[in-house]
Amino acid sequence: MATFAIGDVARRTGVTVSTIRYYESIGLLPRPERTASNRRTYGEQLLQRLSFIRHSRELGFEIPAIRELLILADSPTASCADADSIARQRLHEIDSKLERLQALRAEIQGLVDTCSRGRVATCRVIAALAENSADQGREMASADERAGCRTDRPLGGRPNGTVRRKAVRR
Amino acid sequence: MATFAIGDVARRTGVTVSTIRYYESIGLLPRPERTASNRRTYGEQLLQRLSFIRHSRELGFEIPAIRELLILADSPTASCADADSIARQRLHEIDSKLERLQALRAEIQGLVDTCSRGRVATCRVIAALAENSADQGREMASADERAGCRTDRPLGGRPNGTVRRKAVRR
DNA sequence: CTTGATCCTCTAGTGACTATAGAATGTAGG
DNA sequence: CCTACATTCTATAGTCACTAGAGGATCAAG
Repeated sequence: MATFAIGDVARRTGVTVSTIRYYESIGLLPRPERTASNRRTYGEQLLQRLSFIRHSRELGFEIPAIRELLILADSPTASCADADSIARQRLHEIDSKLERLQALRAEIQGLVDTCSRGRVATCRVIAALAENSADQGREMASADERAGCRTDRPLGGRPNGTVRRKAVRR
Repeated sequence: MATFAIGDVARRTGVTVSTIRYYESIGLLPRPERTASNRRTYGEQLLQRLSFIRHSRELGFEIPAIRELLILADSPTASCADADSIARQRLHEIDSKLERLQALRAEIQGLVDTCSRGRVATCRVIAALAENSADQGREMASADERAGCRTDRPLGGRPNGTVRRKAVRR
């Protein structure tokens, strides 16, 4: 039975070292054994748990949901129905997300199609973005929220550019 | 020509008062006129600009992209090609997002379908989440990032629950 | 024995907001 | 006119899920 340093685990799972430590800090991963010099050592079991977490994140599960799943996974006598219902719920979220995205796609495609490449004054891309928001806007901002339609970042996303200016202009 | 208080604007556009002020603070909205008592007053034009921003956010544009679009929109003599290319780029992102989501959907659907509602020990939902991550994991975490495949929250999302404990357990 | 990679902890930063405190101002009813 | 309540103001801190960096210790290879 091999043991791994945190860097090995990172390479093997595709999760960064920082993220592994972060997961440990929020209690999603147990605190691992340490070497005499205080370095973390992981066994096969933790590799699996981390894979579980990573895969779940990839599938769009949020940390609280993963926490639930892990608790279930840790208690093999529990019913599977709970895990199933969590997955089902996620499925609904995905469907609603897909719908929104598809509508969105159609809309942008339409914009691009009709763009005449002329001046902005007549550009449909900008015109279409300016209109048709106020009409259905009224209450929708939080309707999304109510529908549980949360989108999430895909894992390790951070574009890294665009430094923030503190406003001030104009 | 009517003018609106910030609350009216919020109601009319579906953007919260806080968010409007936030947009102003990052320079996405211009600083509006103020009343004698220092309250913001907005005109029709700002309503439009905010609708533009909100609709763009709904379509998944990130703030830097919207900033670009707004600059274009503000200079009607500029070429439309830039706006078009921004929209096109976004289209690619959407397509990749759609693909991922569809794959994801299929995967979760598979899990749910085969769940036998027995004990967790034999539950496929948990088993499937544990496996099949380490194999394709190796480098993929940042591959997503390279593909420019950023997902984003839908507007005003914040689930508000689950208080953070500072780890410590186990 | 040095060099460079890896590891440690801790703190602060990211994007796009949201929430709260504490104060001032506006509006309606009595 | 007074009171009550709503709205607004600024400023600061918190959210999620991480990521980045400082400043130091330890490891493995040459």
